[in-house]
Formats: sequence, structure tokens, C-alpha cells
Amino acid sequence: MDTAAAIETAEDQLCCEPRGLPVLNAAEAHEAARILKALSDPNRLRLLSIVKAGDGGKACVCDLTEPLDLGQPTVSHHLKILVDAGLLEREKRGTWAYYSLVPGALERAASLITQL
Amino acid sequence: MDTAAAIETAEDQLCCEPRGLPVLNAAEAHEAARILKALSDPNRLRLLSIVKAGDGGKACVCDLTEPLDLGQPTVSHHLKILVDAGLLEREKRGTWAYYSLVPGALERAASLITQL
DNA sequence: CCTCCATATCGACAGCTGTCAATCTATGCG
DNA sequence: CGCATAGATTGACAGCTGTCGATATGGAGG
Repeated sequence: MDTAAAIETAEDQLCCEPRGLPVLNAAEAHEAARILKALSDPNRLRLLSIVKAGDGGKACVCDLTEPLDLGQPTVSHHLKILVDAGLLEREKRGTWAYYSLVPGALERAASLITQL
Repeated sequence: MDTAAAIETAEDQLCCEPRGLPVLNAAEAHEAARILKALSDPNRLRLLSIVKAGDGGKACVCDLTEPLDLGQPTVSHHLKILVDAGLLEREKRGTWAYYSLVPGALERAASLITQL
């Protein structure tokens, strides 16, 4: 219809002109959200902060349970999420488990936001 | 008690030496998580991406509903979350609502991660 | 005024998330 | 070996989150 076409054209000018710029696709968005979701909890942010401030960027679980005022299983749970997201790595030394930042991981996570 | 103090000292040497470095407190972590939570959903990341790629960093809802394959109320819901997080701003022009990136907001969000 | 259209809001609901208590695993020590 | 301790795993549960359909709101045009 001429009328419909005319209306559409008018609306395009007013509102919806098609563009061809690079936009995040569903798969990319899903992957980025997976990382950012790990960073979207206050206690996990504090865990990362404590680990980062720790000597040599390392901290054992006993350093982490107390200042967060959380149970030990809960801290273990959060640490697992951070490891699965590729932000922390776990190294077991004797009875203790030491967690450290994966080099560059935080910067990569931040660039997921700035490079949208 | 001397005994308790001695035990504490021994444990400190084994594992938990106190440090005085700047660590995210509960309030800071809560606030940072509030922003990052808004960024932790794939559809919201795509919304930001589309808005950013849009002409002049603006896009109206009609540009956003279709490529995400979501219902209009759902898109509206996500946009509200992004506005509440200070990432987008809304400008109503006639019947249409235009959303644009808040200048510097994405960079500030990213620095929440890098400056842990 | 009445109607159409774009957007927002509401109510409901399934699925996910953070937390804890209890239990399991494995390492170091006597 | 047997026990104590650090940490992980499991199960349960309340609260939050993303989604939709239905409805409300509010401007544009006849």
C-alpha cells in the first residue's frame, strides 16, 4: 500500500531508521553476562578486594571467612563462582587453600563494559 | 588470658596475619554491586550496545524491542533498571521515548572492577 | 471527544541465587 | 592408626529476577 509505505517512511524519519553498526549478539552477550554476574554480588567484590590487597595477591580462606561475617560454606561457594568465572585461581598448599587473582582478569572484565 | 593470646598469636603466624591495606567495606561493595548487577544480564548488555551504536548514542524503544526478541513490557522493565542504575537516561519526545547513555557511566562502572 | 499508538505499570509465576546447617574429604600430627 | 582441622559438598529454603499477559497512561490525529 502506498499509504502504509508513506507512513512507514515518515515514522522512519521520526524514530526508527535502520543502522548497520556492530552490536553485541546473543552469544557474546551471554558470555559477558556470565562474567559480570560473578561480579554483581557485594560479598564477592569484597572477596576479590581482600585477595587483591593480600600479600602477593594471595589469601587463604581463613583470611576471608571472618571479615565478611559469613559462614565458611558460603565463602567457599562464592570462591567457586569466582574461580568458575576465571577471575580467581585456587592453589592448595598443605591443609590450606590459597586464592589469587588471575592476571589481567579484572581488566578483561572491565573491558567487557567499556567495549560494548 | 595469656593462653588465648598465645594461641591467637600462633594461629596468626600460621595463616592469618593482619594487614592494613584498603579493602572494600560493606557499603562500598553494596553500591558497586548495585551498578554491576544492572550489567549482569545479557539482554541489558545488548540494550546498551544497541543504544551506544545508535545515531548520537540514542535509540527509541521501537528500535530495541524487535532485535532482542522480547516482549515490550520486558524491554521497558530492563530499561528502567538501566536508568535506575544511572547508566541510561530517558527523554520523551512526543509519543516516543528515547534512551541514551549517560556520559562516562560505562567507564565509571568499569573502574569499579579495575579499582577493587 | 474518541480512537489509535507507543510506552509504562501491574500481577503472576517459574527459575535462579545467597545463605545456612549438616556432612564429607583429605591433610597434618601424635 | 586415630583424631583434629581446613575446606568442599550437599540439601533445604527464603527472597530475588526475568518473563509474560493484561491493563493503564498519555500524546497525536481525526
